Amino acid sequence: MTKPRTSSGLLALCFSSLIAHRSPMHHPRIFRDNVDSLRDAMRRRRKLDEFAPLIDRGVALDLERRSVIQAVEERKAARNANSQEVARRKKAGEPAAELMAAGRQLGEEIQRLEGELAAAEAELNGILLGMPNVTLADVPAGGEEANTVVRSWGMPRPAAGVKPHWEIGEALGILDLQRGAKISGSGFVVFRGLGARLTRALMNFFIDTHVREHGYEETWVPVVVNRASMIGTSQLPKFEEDMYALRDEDLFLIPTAEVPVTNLYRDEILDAGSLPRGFVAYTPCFRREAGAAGKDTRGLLRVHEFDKVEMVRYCTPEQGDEEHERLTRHAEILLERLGLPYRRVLLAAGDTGFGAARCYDLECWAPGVEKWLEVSSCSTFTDFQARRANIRYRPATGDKPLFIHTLNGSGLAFPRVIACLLEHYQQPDGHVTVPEVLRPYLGVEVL
RNA sequence: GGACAGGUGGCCGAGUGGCUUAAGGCGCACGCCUGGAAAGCGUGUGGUGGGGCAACUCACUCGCGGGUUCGAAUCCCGCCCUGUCCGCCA
Repeated sequence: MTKPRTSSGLLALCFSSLIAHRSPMHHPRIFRDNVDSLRDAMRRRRKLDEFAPLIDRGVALDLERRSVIQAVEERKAARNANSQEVARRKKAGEPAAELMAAGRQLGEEIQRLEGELAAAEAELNGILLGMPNVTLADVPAGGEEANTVVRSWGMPRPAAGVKPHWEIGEALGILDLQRGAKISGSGFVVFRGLGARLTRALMNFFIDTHVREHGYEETWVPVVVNRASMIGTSQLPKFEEDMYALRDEDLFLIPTAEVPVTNLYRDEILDAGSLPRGFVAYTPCFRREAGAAGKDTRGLLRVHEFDKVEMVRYCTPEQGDEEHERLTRHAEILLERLGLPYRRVLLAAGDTGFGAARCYDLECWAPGVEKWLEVSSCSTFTDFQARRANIRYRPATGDKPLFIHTLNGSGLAFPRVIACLLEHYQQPDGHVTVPEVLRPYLGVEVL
């Protein structure tokens, strides 16, 4: 049996179980077998300075862990044999006092060694959980400046005479930023009238397209999730300050439907025949945007709560690359149907999200603010999330289970799409033409 | 939130301190039988980690985590989840 080895399969980030439950952890083999490729991966992300000491520490911890495991298991085997003998003697009416004392001694040693083991594994797990995924070979090394536009579609509308979406929206009475701020705070938006109906229209158009034409299973999932789910998709432990959390329980508001949907099959083993498969979900998304104070604060560009339709795909390692392309096309098609000019950007390693191995951003032209707005982010996580969430598949009956690959992409995020629609389809009189595909959903041709 | 009752291997289901290193059944895989199939018979049947790194072997795994004990699926404590009833409620 040949185990598929993608570049991230190498990154044996293997902590799934530490997340919430029982078994100590899987195998930090990365620190045994592929330290060099791990260092190289961090270098490509421009993160080597940060992670080099942790990698060194991980190597030492892995050695320590294994030696303690051997010591513990040796004593456990001895204890098991000892207990068997105690049982035998008692049954035979022979004295067993000294064996019971020996067993007590072994028990104390086991307890001490297990303490050491737990400490080493906790530190090791912490390091592994905090280490980003290894990007794939075709991802350019470097930071944002190395991002690459790989394709584009449509003619960006010239900016001349186009108002920004917040002016259009408020003038049409479909957007109420003032009252959003009043009832919740800045970064919260109220849509009214046709604006509210536009949100509903986008939700239906997006989901209908993915379900009817792209073969996704429609899901409707909780927007409040537990810690294990947040670790599974790698929002935690590293980005806790970006998340909205409930005060009285260890629960979080989701920053994306990726979290509940990807975690659907956490701790399960799937049939190979069920792969690839896709799930789509509409949810609101909640982001504190803690590190983004002051950036893009106007209008709909960056808000704390927004709506999004998300696509999630499961597949085998072999299917990963083609599934990434497929997923990205599913998002692009929506923009083409909406008639919004966009470009696909392959993010450089340093700009690629923590858990992603390759990420395409889809950016839509907004002539009113004269910016390319990120309306979708389509990523493959290779087996990174699957390891954390312990989602596996069995290639064939009798085979050992392997980790699946997970992918996800927005299809699409509403506020920036709405901004682009308002600006791109703006008419001289301030009204906005509704694209054909939305008319059946909206019931009007002009906003 | 309160009171009961439960959580055992892919599924059902025994099992209240040591020949259970989880009985039995179903399912599944392979084999026998058959012209072929069913039935029948036989064999096997998970996951994780450690060592060899192949055969094999050791440890862990009966919701999760602690505790008692030479020894825990079995006893004790805490937590989670499920079911039923009550309360509350969109």
